[in-house]
Amino acid sequence: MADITLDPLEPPRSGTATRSLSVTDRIRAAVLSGDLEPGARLHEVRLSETLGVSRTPVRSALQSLASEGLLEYAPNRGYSVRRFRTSEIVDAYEIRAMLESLAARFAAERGLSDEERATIERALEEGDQILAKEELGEEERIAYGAVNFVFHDTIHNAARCRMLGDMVRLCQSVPQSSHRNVVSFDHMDVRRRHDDHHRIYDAILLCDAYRAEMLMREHVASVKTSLVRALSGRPSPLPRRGR
Amino acid sequence: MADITLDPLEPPRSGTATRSLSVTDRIRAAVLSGDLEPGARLHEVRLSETLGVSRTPVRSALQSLASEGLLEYAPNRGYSVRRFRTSEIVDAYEIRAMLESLAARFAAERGLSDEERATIERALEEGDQILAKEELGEEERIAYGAVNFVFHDTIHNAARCRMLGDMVRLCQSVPQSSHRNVVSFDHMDVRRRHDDHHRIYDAILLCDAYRAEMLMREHVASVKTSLVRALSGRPSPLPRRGR
DNA sequence: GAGGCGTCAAATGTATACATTTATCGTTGA
DNA sequence: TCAACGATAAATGTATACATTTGACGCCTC
Repeated sequence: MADITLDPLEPPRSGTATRSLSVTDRIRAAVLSGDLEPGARLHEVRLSETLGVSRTPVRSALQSLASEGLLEYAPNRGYSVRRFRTSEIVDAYEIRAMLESLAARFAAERGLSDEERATIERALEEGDQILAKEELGEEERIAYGAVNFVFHDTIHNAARCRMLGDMVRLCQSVPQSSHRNVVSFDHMDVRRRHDDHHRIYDAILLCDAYRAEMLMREHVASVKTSLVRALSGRPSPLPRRGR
Repeated sequence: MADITLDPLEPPRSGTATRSLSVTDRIRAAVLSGDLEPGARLHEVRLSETLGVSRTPVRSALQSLASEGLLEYAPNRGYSVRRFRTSEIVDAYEIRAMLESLAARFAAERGLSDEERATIERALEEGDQILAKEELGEEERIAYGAVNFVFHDTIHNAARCRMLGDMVRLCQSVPQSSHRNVVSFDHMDVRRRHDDHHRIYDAILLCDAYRAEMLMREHVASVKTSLVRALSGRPSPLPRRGR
């Protein structure tokens, strides 16, 4: 039985760092996309044969992914895909709310570079344009997902704190928790959150650290709320414009 | 030149998991204690000779420690001890303040087990006894450090959130940032923070999530403030009893 | 003399052989 | 019949040989 659906790794192109890193990226993608189901065992030999490399880079990759929290490891018993409870995914948003609000505060306290300001303003403008339409198609939702990512990522960098960035990344590397998933939420929710972006940027520009923190915290928490609502199947309880 | 001061690993006792894990612990301790200075290169062959194992477990250990953030890694160029700026250590306390305040909130929302209540009450009582004395000797400061650790660790567990626990551990595995270091601070600061512990526990018992969060945030932030004050060489600006 | 190129040594990256642990399955005994 | 023991196969853990990359040194050229 083939519980693994990975194609062999292409021969080492120059400029492709190391096999270990390539294999890591490959397996991570397979886990995050769901190709490798939760609980699935990851046999070193099988993976190495499938990917066309030796066990060494595979072991290295598995270890990396385990310390990212994506895999479980038991000594002498190998690695398996970590099973995330719904509560863990929701909690990850609570953690992100704390971390990203701190990032926003740091960004407000420490200031943005000219380039960061330009990047954010571009992201805000593009978001305005995308959301001007009444309904969003698949393409636009993907485009907005990218814009959303740029906004948050720029603020993480502006926090000038590597540990904070690393931790936010840990929060994001949880199945079903990727930034792209905001696209699957209610259109009005997306608009409200885009408004949040404008306000957060204002606060950071004005060096209003307290307000930046609070706005970002509420912003991420609202994503959590949308997620919980979506999971429980209930519609948005808030009034919608145009009724 | 011997930039490494590690004794050979004793022969594999049964029950000692794997060599990789032993080596990881050994090197981590050397880094955190300062035996391996920031910036020092960690040569695989030299380490394996020093520790009396092959390169394989050494490589595994280095990779683990790099993903913990203790080492730097550059492909094809090996590992070196990460250099932490003072600002990074201070920032780590800001992050901990956010994470631990969330942990306190979760603990208040989700409740403590009987055992956890007992553990915390014991820690509080022991702390009361230790701090009853006017001045603290070396022994008592170590003892209070242990009590302090138990208090915080129990709350992290009570948060019932593995990711949160992992991240707090990441914050703690920063040189000079260990819990034990609170012992080096002003005696009155320690007393005030022990009072904080009592109030935080009250809030958690009463399921007052908001208050638990705020108290814990301020509690950890005050450690940061003490650290900054100690680093800048200024004495405590607050009024002291008995003057 | 300065800059660039090529060689070489030493480090890391990879593959593979060997050691040890684990889990399964069959047998044996009560 | 069931439980416990033991053998066996397959997995992971470790060691080591080989491959590749890197950086330094020295030489040659301009």
